[in-house]
Amino acid sequence: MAGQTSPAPATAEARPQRADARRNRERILEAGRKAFADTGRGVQMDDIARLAGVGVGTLYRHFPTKEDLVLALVQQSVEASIASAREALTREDPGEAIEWLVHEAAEKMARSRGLRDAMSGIEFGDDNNPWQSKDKRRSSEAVLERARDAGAIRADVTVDDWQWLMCGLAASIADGADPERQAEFVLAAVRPR
Amino acid sequence: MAGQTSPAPATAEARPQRADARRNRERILEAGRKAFADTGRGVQMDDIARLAGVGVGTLYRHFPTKEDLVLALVQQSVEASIASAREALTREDPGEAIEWLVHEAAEKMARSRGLRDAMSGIEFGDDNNPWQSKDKRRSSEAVLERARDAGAIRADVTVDDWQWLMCGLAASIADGADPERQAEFVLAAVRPR
Amino acid sequence: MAGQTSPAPATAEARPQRADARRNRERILEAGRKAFADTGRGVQMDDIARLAGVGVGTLYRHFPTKEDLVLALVQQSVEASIASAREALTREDPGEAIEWLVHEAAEKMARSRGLRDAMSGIEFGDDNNPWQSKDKRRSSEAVLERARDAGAIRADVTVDDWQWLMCGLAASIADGADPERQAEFVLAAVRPR
Amino acid sequence: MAGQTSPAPATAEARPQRADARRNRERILEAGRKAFADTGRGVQMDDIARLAGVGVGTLYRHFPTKEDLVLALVQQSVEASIASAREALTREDPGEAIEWLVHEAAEKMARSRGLRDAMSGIEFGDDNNPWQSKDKRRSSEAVLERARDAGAIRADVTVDDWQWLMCGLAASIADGADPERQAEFVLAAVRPR
DNA sequence: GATGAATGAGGCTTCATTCAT
DNA sequence: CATGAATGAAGCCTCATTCAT
Repeated sequence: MAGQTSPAPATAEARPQRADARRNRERILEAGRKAFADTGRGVQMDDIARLAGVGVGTLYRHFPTKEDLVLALVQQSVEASIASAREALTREDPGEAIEWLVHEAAEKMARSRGLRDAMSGIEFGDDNNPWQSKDKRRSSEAVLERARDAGAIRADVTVDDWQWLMCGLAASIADGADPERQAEFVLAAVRPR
Repeated sequence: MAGQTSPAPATAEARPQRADARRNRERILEAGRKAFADTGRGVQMDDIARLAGVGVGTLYRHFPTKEDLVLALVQQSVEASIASAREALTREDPGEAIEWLVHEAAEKMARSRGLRDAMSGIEFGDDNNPWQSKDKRRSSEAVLERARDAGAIRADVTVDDWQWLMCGLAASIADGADPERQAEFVLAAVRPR
Repeated sequence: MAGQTSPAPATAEARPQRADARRNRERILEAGRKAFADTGRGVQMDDIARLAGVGVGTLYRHFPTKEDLVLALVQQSVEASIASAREALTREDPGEAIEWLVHEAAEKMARSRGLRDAMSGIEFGDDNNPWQSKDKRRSSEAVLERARDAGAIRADVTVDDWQWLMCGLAASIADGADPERQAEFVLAAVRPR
Repeated sequence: MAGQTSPAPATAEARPQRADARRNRERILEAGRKAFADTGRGVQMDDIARLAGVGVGTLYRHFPTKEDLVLALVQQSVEASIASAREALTREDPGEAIEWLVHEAAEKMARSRGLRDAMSGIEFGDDNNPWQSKDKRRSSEAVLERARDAGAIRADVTVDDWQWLMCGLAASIADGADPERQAEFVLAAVRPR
């Protein structure tokens, strides 16, 4: 029963919102995802709002800052990635688990060049970088540990190493690399000997 | 003996400029390099001009557009990278050569935010992306080929693979990874077996 | 009964704006009118904005381009001129009507440098020159026709002749001529015999 | 023997220049004429210089200011117009003389939209407006007087009237009016009765 | 709460004029 | 003297964010 997401989202206000407010938030996030993917970090808030079918004012009510929106977007990715890790843990073979995880990640990244694009511009203080959140690190660590123990990857590969490999993977895919192949390189990089 | 580049800079038209003009151009490029390294793609033209100790007008005389300047800057990086490749070729051991090359590249990336931006950023139509110039590709190919032939790297590693690995390297370093260690992962990724 | 224009302003799209937005638009136009009258085509957007008591952004929301604003302003002049023509038509005596019209025009020109600029300046592709709009030409024609029929002016005076006489009138007034007297010359030029 | 041009040009320095300097001056004036005609008041000094085949520096040596250049250009027109007036005076018939003069002027104007364009933008203080120079006024007056005395034009037409009629003529022609026809209107405007 | 109009600091670029070569 | 590189004030416009409706 590992890793249940806490009921209150870490960053946003904990108060239970009205139904339409929550729906708006979703629509904005979705629009943001799409807009970033299409246009890159240059998207304008107005465009995102229009895409979401709300006024800018509404957008700003949910995300007081462009950076806040990006942060939320990243957080979503992180959460998805945590979920993937959890799913990986359900596999029998620790080696297979990690292979699946990398390919899964690569595939997701292939769909969201804009997100990575946005990330590379934003300077999260080391503290609230979602990729460095406790949950994220813990979930990665779980998969890594199993793989290390099983000898599927080198013993010296740390969580940090892993995160940065993922970061690099994202970048190359964003630039047009073939997800499958780049994923293979990552795996090769961490395989023993 | 592939990958020789003509000694004359490919960047600018060869018109013989006045001495001071040429010097200013150099100063601007240097300032641009520095500003670009510190601030990334977001640099402001006025700042570069001030840093170079010239008026904006002068800057614009040499580079009619911000994009032109950025392009020239990137081109310089590319040329430096080509030079590194050439230097790598002077080493006896092909394996050592490629190791040196990766570490050298990582170090440079660590020093320049602009370089990182440029390597992972896109912004260039696939056509005039300096990183995809013939010269650049040829020089990478030369090093790779020797390494492949010597069995220092896998036989199936293409230039494209290589460029994307470098791109990923840049991204992870941009995000704070240790250049040395990430370089090692890249090497591990391409090593045989 | 030629030359009727719909009461709705031909200038802007008919979207029903918020009250304050409409008011701002009016204020901007008024400020533009004034600034244009004083300074001519050289007006600066910032000045107009300040004069209107709004931010530049607002100005640009209403008129995405300086040229757009100028065009709208000119269009207003044209409309005023059409209105004058309509008023002229209400006079009993066709000769008196045209006399009144010329003097009226001269007076307006004397008051607005921008109007003078616009009338003699070109800047508009022949197609969307508001002075050559159907409405404008039709309204002039109506007055001219009546005058021709009544023998108040020569039978061979065309609308084009008329427009150009007005253009010349504007120029001379711009250069300092006495509006009244120049108007008289125009009338003398078209009178029979 | 009226109206001989003083040997020293009114505005420029009276010192006899080196032959090449004088030639440069001529070339600049010619280029200016052409450039203004083609591009209107927006021409850039650099362009004029290039067209003249000299450096900007040279241009500025001859005309310290863009306005100075325009002034010189206008002055040339004025001088040509004075010459025309002188030629008109050689005709037997005073009425024919003035007719010829107007048509001649109209034709010249037809060729130089840009010049008029430039004029309308420049605010010569009433003092150094070349069109109001003594020579110019005197030469116009000579033709007018003869015409008045002969009853070819109305007795009340003053030099000022005349100048402004010419100004209007220029404007309408600049805007595309047919020179011949507009000239006729001017003549009609001043003819007795 | 939602909307979209308003704001204005700040960015890029132009061009008349100056000045070192 | 000629040249054309350098200058920088000033202009137009963008876009994240605020606030009246």
